[in-house]
Amino acid sequence: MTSVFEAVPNAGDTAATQELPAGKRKLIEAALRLTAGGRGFASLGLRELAREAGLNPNTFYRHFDTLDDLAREAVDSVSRRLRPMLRRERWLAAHDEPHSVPRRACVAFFAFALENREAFLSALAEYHGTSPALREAVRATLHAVSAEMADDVVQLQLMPALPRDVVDEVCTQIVLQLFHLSAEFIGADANANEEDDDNANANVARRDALVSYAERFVVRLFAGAMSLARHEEVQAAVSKRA
Amino acid sequence: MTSVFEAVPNAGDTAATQELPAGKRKLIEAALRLTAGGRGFASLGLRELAREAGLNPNTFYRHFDTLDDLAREAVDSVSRRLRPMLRRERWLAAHDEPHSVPRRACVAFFAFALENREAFLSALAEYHGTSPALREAVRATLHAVSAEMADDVVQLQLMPALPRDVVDEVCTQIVLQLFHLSAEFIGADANANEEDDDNANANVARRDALVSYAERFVVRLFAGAMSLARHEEVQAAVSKRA
DNA sequence: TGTACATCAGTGAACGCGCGTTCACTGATGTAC
DNA sequence: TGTACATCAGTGAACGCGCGTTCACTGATGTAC
Repeated sequence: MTSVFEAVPNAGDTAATQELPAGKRKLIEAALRLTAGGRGFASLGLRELAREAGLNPNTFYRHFDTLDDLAREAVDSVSRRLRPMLRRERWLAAHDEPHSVPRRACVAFFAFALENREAFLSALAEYHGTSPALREAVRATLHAVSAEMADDVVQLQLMPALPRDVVDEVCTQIVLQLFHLSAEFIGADANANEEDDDNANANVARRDALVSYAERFVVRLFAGAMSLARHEEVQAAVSKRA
Repeated sequence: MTSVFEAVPNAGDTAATQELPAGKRKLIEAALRLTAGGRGFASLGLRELAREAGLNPNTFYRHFDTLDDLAREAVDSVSRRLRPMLRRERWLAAHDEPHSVPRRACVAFFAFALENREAFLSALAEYHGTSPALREAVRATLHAVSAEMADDVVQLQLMPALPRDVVDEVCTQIVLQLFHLSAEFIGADANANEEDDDNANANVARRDALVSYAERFVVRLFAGAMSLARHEEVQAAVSKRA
């Protein structure tokens, strides 16, 4: 279990935004801080952003034309920070027993979501949000994630009997489901007061239940794909013999 | 195919809200109208609501204490209107060939989503939204829907080999996935200008693709559950014999 | 059957406030000659 | 190497506006006696 968490590198890495002007960076970081609670970019105010960034309201206009501009740049910034981590992360590292791969993949995904709590909450809110640009950005990121997952499945020969397009589709469906479930995984400590052991235990239990739930989902989906592939093979053989 | 659409009764039914005071009803209807575009309840203003409802801003206070109050009542109102329709609807009507049941269920679900476009867009936006009360309301409705679907599956003996709890879980996972996919199904005509035949055809094609995609998901999930159940049976028999 | 009173939905004017936006200005950092 | 100028990030004051909220009022509909 620990190995999975170790696979997630330093989350505080802000190297990707370092070449920006100071004020611009401050504004983007302020936006990310304010939307972290799941508020949604649409509700942000220009003066509010400037206040949070410790700048004059007017400074906003030195860097952006509209609030949507800023939102787009903020998403880009997060995407730049997260994508390499997803790429580095070996969800499916299959050197152990292969039957535990789905569970470890789910654990890794949720751990990553928790590690990047703020980004995930924003992404979840924007997934069905108002701005088409932001929706597209989130969907593109999810698509990239599922494509990488499919690559891993093929590369590690976890499902050798399945054609590539089926693996792609199953991974897409898994990533979408895990993405939406991650809201509840993250939210499991939303109502936890500090130092409350009972609550903490309840949260651990809820998270375990969520992992198991997700694992059953993954296993079921791949088992179904395998079963259908076998079925089609048999049918093909039968019709060939006839 | 037509039979499925016929199963959806008159959508304009507002009987459930008729016993309310006129102003209260007007405000709730205004809220539903304003959030229909996927705006999210959080962004509504008191004066904006009153304007849309054709009332004095002050009248709001005659009926509600806070904007959250109104949002709660609005969700209740929609829920009261939709639930009976879902109950009446026989997604799984299995008198025809049973192999077409998944597809017809998906078509019926998406048709229902389109028929109640505004409610679905609001519900999707609130699913990961700011207000815990609204999130809970949406989740409770989804839970009720999947429970009814599971009832149908059991009652019509579509999956006799599966234990009840597995059917419940699979239905939950299906409803969640279909719910989130319905955003794209509805949104397929978002950028359609009027009288644009090419666009219209493209939308029909995209919707067909979505239905097929969802169908494969449903089939895969149930096939997986069946396959795993069979596997467990075999294992149990083996360990009993040993 | 009338009369007095309470309740209730709705009105209109006014308040203070934070908002987005504009204007004129400051210093610091290049950059051309 | 020095000087003049342009660019750029950031400041501070001011604007008009729509917001949520409050107050005093109206008229209609019960309701008690």
